Amino acid sequence: MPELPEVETIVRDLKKKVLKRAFLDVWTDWLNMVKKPKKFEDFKKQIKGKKILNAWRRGKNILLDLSGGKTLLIHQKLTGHLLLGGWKQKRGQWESEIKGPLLDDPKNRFLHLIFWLDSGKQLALSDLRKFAKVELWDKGDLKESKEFKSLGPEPLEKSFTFEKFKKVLPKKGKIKQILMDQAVIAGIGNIYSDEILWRAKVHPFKDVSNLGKEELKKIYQAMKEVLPKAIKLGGESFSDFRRLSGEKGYFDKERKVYRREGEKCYLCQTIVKRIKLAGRSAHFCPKCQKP
DNA sequence: CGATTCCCCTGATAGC
DNA sequence: TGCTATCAGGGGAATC
Repeated sequence: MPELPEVETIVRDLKKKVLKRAFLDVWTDWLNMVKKPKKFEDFKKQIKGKKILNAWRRGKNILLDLSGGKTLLIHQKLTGHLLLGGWKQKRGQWESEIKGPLLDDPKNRFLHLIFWLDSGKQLALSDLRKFAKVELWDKGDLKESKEFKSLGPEPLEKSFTFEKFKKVLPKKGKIKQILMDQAVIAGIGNIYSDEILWRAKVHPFKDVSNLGKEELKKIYQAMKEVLPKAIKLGGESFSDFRRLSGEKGYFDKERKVYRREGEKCYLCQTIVKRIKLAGRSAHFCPKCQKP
């Protein structure tokens, strides 16, 4: 499940591998993947020949600035991830041209969108659930777009101080839900909200109006600590996420509660609980994180 | 207007 | 064995 650290990992990989490359062609077997422009033929026409000038991230969005003033937006949603490799089509099946484990991994096999680059490589989007979205924007329009303007601040920016954090928080609401709200802070999802709250020793259901300054400070510090650590480790390793090379990240070393239901808390040995919250799972230690 | 539900998808798993 | 029901989950739209 790509969140800020996973998207940042992919963007850094892209910066190393595809800058200054041009798109020769693009293929899909899932017309709904590209949402803008609506007709895939139009998308293909507009993307052909464009050069990748820059790669950046905003929240959980991957952005590629292209020649001609366009920006390609890719949101991986739950199970999408970009892969760089070489493939060819044989009897309707995609087969790897390169040796290696890239396509041996079942999570890498759901290729629904493939860009041919002038480097001789293919940039492919694998997405089991088909929730990912791809959009081609005029750069200016994107910055003015409703979706972009409604995104909250980037938690890792230096300007995101503790004062700013307190200021953007709503007056009420469950803290986990608030941390995952992209309009409040951009980039945090289910994994990292659980991990942040465990480190801060705050119950995920606790209302923000009942949080003291010390608790808020701990949440802020945990956020500033966990996210960079996860980036350093190349993202999570237990879900569908893979980096550009097809490899997993190593966040498992640091994972404390997410998907650890029924296992022991690393601090107090209490059994980690999972509770549903607005259709999402919240994992927490009932002893360390009191309501 | 804020909060909740639905919907987009399909592999994995449980139940019969 | 094989079928069907349930679930996961980001985010936007529809609905309460």
